[in-house]
Amino acid sequence: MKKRVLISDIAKALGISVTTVSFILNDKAKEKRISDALIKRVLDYVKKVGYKPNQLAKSLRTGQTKILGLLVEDIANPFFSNVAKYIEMQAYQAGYHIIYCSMDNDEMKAKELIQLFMDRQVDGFIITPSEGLEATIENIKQNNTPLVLFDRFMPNVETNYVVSDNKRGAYDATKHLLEAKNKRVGLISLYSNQTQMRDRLEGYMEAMDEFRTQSFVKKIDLVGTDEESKAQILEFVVDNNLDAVLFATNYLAVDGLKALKEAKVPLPKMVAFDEHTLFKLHDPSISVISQDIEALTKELIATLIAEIEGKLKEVRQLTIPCSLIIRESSI
Amino acid sequence: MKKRVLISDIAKALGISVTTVSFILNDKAKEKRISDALIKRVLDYVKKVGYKPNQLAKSLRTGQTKILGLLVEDIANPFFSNVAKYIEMQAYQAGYHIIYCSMDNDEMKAKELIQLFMDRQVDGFIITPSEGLEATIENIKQNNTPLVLFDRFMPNVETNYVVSDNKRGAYDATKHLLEAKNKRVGLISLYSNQTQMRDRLEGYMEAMDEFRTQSFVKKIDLVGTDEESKAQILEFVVDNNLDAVLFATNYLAVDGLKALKEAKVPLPKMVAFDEHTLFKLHDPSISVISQDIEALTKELIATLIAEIEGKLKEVRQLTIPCSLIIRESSI
DNA sequence: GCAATCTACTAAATTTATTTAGCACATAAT
DNA sequence: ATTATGTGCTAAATAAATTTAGTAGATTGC
Repeated sequence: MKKRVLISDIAKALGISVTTVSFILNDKAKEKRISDALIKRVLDYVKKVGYKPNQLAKSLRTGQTKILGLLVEDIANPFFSNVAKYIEMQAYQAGYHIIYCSMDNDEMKAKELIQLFMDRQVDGFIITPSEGLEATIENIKQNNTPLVLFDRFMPNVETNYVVSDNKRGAYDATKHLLEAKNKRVGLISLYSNQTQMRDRLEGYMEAMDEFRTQSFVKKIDLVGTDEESKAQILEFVVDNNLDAVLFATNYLAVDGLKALKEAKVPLPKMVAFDEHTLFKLHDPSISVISQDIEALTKELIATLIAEIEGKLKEVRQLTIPCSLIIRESSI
Repeated sequence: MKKRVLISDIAKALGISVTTVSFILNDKAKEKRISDALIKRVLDYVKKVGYKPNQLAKSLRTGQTKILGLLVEDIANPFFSNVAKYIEMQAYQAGYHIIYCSMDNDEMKAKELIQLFMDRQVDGFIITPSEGLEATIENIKQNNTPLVLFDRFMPNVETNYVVSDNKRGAYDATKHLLEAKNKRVGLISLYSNQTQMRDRLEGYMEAMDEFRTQSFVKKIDLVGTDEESKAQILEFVVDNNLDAVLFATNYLAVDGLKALKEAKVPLPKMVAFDEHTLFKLHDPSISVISQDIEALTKELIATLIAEIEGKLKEVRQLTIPCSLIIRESSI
């Protein structure tokens, strides 16, 4: 195991001070009027011995870790794992790394993890906030730690966020189902006050109202088992004799498909929120409201890094359009 | 923004030295014969002011970052995102955090990322090694950085690894297909020398040989497009008039299902490696060889942490059984 | 001719912890 | 009476960088 090269080794080898080497390596050479000859000599030597500054020492001194904390509901959910992939790619481009964790809708765990990440002095947070986290988010703000909310936001906390246009997405999907002459169109959502769920409900309602049609809304318990969820969806669809259903999340749609398949009930027309590998392949293939993960994550990282670098003058709150992808299940 | 409490603030407030506080906080009080009364006084005060040591300073001094580097093929693949979830949970229990990235079968990117993680002084690596990484892995070993390979290993590099019993899994699945009187049973795998692929081929071959049956093996190019992959699978299945197919990965199976669906070719009997949300719901539901992700990740983290803490006396190489889950597609 | 400014650097402080070496006093052993 | 050991703590070194404040000599201004 060969010893790491230190900045002091370089200074000693070239007969100059550590300070000078540091200035040159941190692009302060011009400002400090260091001669071009010396700059070249240092840079060449640094390349030759392959010197890399110790990130820990650098972070301790500057207070910047170049690490971002990613807290999502569940990293195993295909939507979030896709997000995680793109976020990592975008962050890497900008010289940042990601530490992540799943919060599993567990308020205590979420609080603890945010605190742990703060103790680790992450440069910024990317969070899909679950309910009850207002105070914790407020705490991050108080601490002046840069922060972007994602997928949903908190109306009572003024923060950056990047979300999809859920209302428009739900409106378009519902309208699409109504225009196809479906009479009884239901919405299956969650008992959740999160903004994305409220917006999806609003979009559904707006389309239903426009068509002067009775609405059917069933909410499912977030904390219930898959079996409970399936039973409730089945009952809702069958008892109301629905022609079409809009599912507010991909896993609700998956539960619905399972329940209807097991009960051998013919599938109503349907559209689901968020892609899922299953949907393209299912028979019939499932229409979806697809979020533009690449655009979302790009804006997300750009916003976060702008705030970290102090280039963000005011709170940035972005809404990215989503697109309705029509497949067999809705025609 | 209130100022962080430092260890020196505590020492000052209690009129003792920083050293003493450090000893007490790092469980060296007994060894250093510090009086019980003082221990209590310090601990109480620390709790009262909510002091948390600065991780960066601690890491700089001790050389331990309590961060593990996770490098997988593709974090968006449901198998790996599930792995990522369990790994994070297990690591969190042990006081570690995870930084991750996807290597996307890109040798250059992988090397660069491993170097970056080394520069960040991660305490250990969890890697699903792609081909051409022998030298890099060897380099990690030279550096004495703890390391566990996962999902596949490198026969020419003596390292810890935790993998599934791929050979047995493939053998069981193939035997199952043969016992169901399928005559022409094919294997669709990848052009890859990775051990998991070789073992799956071996398991298939062993069962085929046992039944004295001709084998049909098609390998797909790792770097090809989805469309190429689909075309080749379709051709292989149709031209050979196969009764049954074993797919060596979940995404090959997904490609196969897409290809056959689009071509309106009736589905042969099939089994796929690795779970996928799609498989339970597909019509027919797809039989799989399921890897025990919880057991794999548990052993993985236990091994890595044992090595980090110097408790591992010799290389640990584990093979975890997988289980054949029979669904509609194979009966 | 002397102060002011510029040039090209450097010594020392700083960041926040852990760890080594050792001090001063008390008691026990020879 | 002297040496050895134990007790309870601390000063200073250390980890590896960045940053502040400043210096010695050269040049310019009036």
